[in-house]
Amino acid sequence: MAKRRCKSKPFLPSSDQFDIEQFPFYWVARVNAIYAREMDKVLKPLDMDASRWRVAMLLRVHGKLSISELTEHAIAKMPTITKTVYRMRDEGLVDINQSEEDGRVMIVALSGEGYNKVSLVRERTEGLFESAFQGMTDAQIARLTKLLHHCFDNFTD
Amino acid sequence: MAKRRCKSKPFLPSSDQFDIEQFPFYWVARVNAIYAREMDKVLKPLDMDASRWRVAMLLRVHGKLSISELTEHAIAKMPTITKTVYRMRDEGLVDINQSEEDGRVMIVALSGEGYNKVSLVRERTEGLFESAFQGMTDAQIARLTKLLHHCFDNFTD
DNA sequence: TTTATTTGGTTGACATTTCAAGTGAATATT
DNA sequence: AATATTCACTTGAAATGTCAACCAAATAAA
Repeated sequence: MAKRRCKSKPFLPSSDQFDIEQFPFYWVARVNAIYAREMDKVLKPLDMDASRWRVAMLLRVHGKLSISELTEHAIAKMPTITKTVYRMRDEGLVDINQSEEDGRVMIVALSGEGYNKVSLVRERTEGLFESAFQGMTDAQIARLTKLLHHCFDNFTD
Repeated sequence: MAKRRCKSKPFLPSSDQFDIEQFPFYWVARVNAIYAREMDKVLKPLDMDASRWRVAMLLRVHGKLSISELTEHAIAKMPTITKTVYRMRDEGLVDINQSEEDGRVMIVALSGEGYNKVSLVRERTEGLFESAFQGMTDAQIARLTKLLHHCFDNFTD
């Protein structure tokens, strides 16, 4: 059998057999976009949007976070988070306080209202996830997470 | 053995054992964001950005596309695509012509310059993908794609 | 201690996205 | 044929994101 001159990697954009349908990041972008679109439908009637929701969810999970911690978790730019967070404060969703240990850092936390809003969003999105994972076993979902996690780490290490 | 009252689904936000680290969409968003960030580093020196690149790549793969076809492929809003595409025309990356069959539709195609730009971006991003898939077998990459694809279909069907 | 550097955050100008409203071409209805 | 509806797209205003420049607190260096 002849030795193949060029490895067949249709998932690599530089390959001459490149097939975008087999390119993981194409699907990451598409799944992310369509997920965001569906979330938005739920969020908008609650006076929320994707940016606010990401911040709120992170605060719900981690408790208090500084602006730069939020920036890291959300993989966003600092000015974006700063502005989102102050918007959310003006809307009563979060409280912002200067750290006592370090005068530079601003600590953000969910307000009571913000906390309730998160609960509300959770309720209203329950069905969305039911259908999003239709036909996938728990093991497959776990595998998906694991593969994405791995891929993410490849960017950060 | 006692029957469990509530199934343990830590990947569902509504579950009381919810763990964001096991939530696929959290990782989809993170991978997408960090991928976009890395792409941007390559794109910016070439006077490109993520939006232009998405359009260019879709045109490269599909040939001519109408504005609304681009909108579907990119999972974007029509005004976004319209504006991006006219910006790209002003920059000489694409040509835009009215369809002859249907006077409403505008057909977009890569220009020669646009085509060259795509090739250039491909070259410069080669290394990025090498590292992005480090430690993953071809089978794992294919599985990742398949799982994302499945998940995507759950939103559209 | 003074000075320089780094870190965390903010701001304003500018680019982009989004929504809502509008245009005109094609299609369906009467 | 006249009218209404849908479709494909465009546009202007408002919201958001991004870059670059900036400030002030903390840390390091001299």
